[in-house]
Amino acid sequence: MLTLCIHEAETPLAKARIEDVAARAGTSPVTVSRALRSPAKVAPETRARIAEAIAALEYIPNMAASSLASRRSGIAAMLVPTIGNSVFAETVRGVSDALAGTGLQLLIGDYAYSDQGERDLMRALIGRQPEALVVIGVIRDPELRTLLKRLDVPVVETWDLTDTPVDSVVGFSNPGAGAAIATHFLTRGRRRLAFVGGTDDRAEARARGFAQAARDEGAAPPHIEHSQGISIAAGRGALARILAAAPATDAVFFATDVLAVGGLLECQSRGIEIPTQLAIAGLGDLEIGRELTPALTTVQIPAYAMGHRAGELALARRAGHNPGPAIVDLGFTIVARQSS
Amino acid sequence: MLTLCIHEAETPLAKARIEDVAARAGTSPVTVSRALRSPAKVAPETRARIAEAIAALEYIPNMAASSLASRRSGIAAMLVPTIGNSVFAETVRGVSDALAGTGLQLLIGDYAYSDQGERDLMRALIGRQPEALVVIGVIRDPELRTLLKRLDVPVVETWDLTDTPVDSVVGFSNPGAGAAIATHFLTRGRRRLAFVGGTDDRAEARARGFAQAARDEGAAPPHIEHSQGISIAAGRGALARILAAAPATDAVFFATDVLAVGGLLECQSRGIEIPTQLAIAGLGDLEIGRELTPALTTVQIPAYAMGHRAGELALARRAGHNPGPAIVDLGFTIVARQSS
DNA sequence: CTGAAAGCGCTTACAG
DNA sequence: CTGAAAGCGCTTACAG
Repeated sequence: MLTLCIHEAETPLAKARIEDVAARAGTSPVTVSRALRSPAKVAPETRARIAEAIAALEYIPNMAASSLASRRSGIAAMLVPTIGNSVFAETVRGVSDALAGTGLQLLIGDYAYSDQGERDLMRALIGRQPEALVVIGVIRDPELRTLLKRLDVPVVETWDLTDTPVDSVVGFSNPGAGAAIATHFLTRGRRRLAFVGGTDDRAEARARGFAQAARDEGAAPPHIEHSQGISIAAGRGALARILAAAPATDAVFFATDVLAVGGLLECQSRGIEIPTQLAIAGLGDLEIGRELTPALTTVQIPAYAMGHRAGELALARRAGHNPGPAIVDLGFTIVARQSS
Repeated sequence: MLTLCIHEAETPLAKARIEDVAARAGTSPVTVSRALRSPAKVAPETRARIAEAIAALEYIPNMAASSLASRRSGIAAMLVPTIGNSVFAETVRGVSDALAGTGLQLLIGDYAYSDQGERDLMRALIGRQPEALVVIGVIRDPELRTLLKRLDVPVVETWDLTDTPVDSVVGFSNPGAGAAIATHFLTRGRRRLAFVGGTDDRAEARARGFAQAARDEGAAPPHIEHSQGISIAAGRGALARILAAAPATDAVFFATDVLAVGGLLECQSRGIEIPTQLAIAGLGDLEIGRELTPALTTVQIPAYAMGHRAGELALARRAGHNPGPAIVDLGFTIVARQSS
């Protein structure tokens, strides 16, 4: 004997549309839409039937249609040079927290520190009609700048300062941080300074401030060494090159803590005493710098706060409280520890 | 005398639509759309006029409209527990590289290790009609599982293995990694094992494998210590608690290198000799673990490769080459260094 | 409190 | 190679 079992599908087979929900709830699409966006305007019983239908059909609104009709995408976009850097992750977290409860979905795009990638990513994101845009760093590309200015998107630049933001900027002074570390070194009797950093704008700004302060205080121009990427190994390599090219160096500022940790470890490998023979400082206040011995002197920057404030500014502009462009300097703090 | 200057606006004031481009190029919207999506089907001269108009008007297609009409969102979505962890960043990079040149935009959502956050984020992302979905970890939530199965989105789970993926999974065996480290310790004569990890599924799977292997090889059940979050400080704290609760411990496996680094540093602070008094191992092969002295024994996992392969699988399914669900085990490697 | 009509800005057949 | 028509799934006025 053969038993044939025919199962009724328990779950719907295709994606439910607002029309399907309306049909099941015995009402119209407009009312379903209202129940979702302004429930107070819908009668409780109707609302209940709609809720039942939504649950039964596992209805998820199509946001493409919603965006198109409402001209609100529900998206906030964030551009980061790399999500592989945990300090940027703090800024992302700040933005994310600021956006919580606003109904905006944060979309993160990583352009891998490439100028072309930044342009492409920005255009791709703009096509999604974001309601807010937060970027790490200042946007220099003139075309991108005019494009963004023309659109009515709130744009907040971070991690740096500029007199001419596209819209608003919330950051700290990178040259200022460099200068502060130079002064820190010089005050402690160091005279032969060196700088290690990558080639991005912010690292270069730190180098500039560092060199300027050295000049202002009558010290020799610092030796500038470019790192091959941002890694502990790159920091080690840069330190080795400095010792070869400028053996009299008595203090090194690394544009980032990751590099500085490499410098520190390279000194330990070579038996160079820190800070007696060589002083070292970094930037970012990474946990590992605090935990190593000797602990790393660093520039503490408001990574989380920049993101949070940037998110708030973008939201304020979006809400129409247009307070005009803002330039917010959140400052930085020199944390002197054992390495200097 | 008063001079009045009236400037003609050089750039368009509002967002250009496809219709505006068509008007300026003296053609129709359909043709502009075609020039953008399949240029070969448009006459070269027409194409040139359209290109001019697009540039002049700074036209960026509205992707909400495009998605709605074409039923292709151009979005690939990725869910990560936190972008603050640089090993996950490697997986993101793998996915991103696999997607390059496909026209898919990778959107990353961070749910901060919260179950509720994961559900909400997933629903929000699904509303965007992604054409591919890559998640870190295996999806356990039954509702989410049935929802995803019903939709026709390619879903790839990563960083773990399961016999019942929603769709495909590409990962490595977390219990296997735990077991391999237990064996590594036992082979080297260690007898009193301990484990430190967070409370996420993968850490628990590693603990399970670790304990099972200890049992299988006749050793005492390992002491299990939960860390308070994932940080160097948390690793230090956990090690301190182990020393208090199970002072005879001679080998500790930390679910993550960050924790293991904390353990290592705590031993150094306390003058505990590694590996003679205590052996330590981690997982993830973070750069800092390689660079410290003693260098950290670790489980190297294919973070980048998992992402890349997951991206490829999702793309293959999307292209219709439906090879059925795949379970891809990319394995892991024990890297024995000085700490064990 | 509810619904019919129009439209958001594109793309997909289809016809020429 | 090009275009007119219809429609994607929602929301926004507007009317009742």
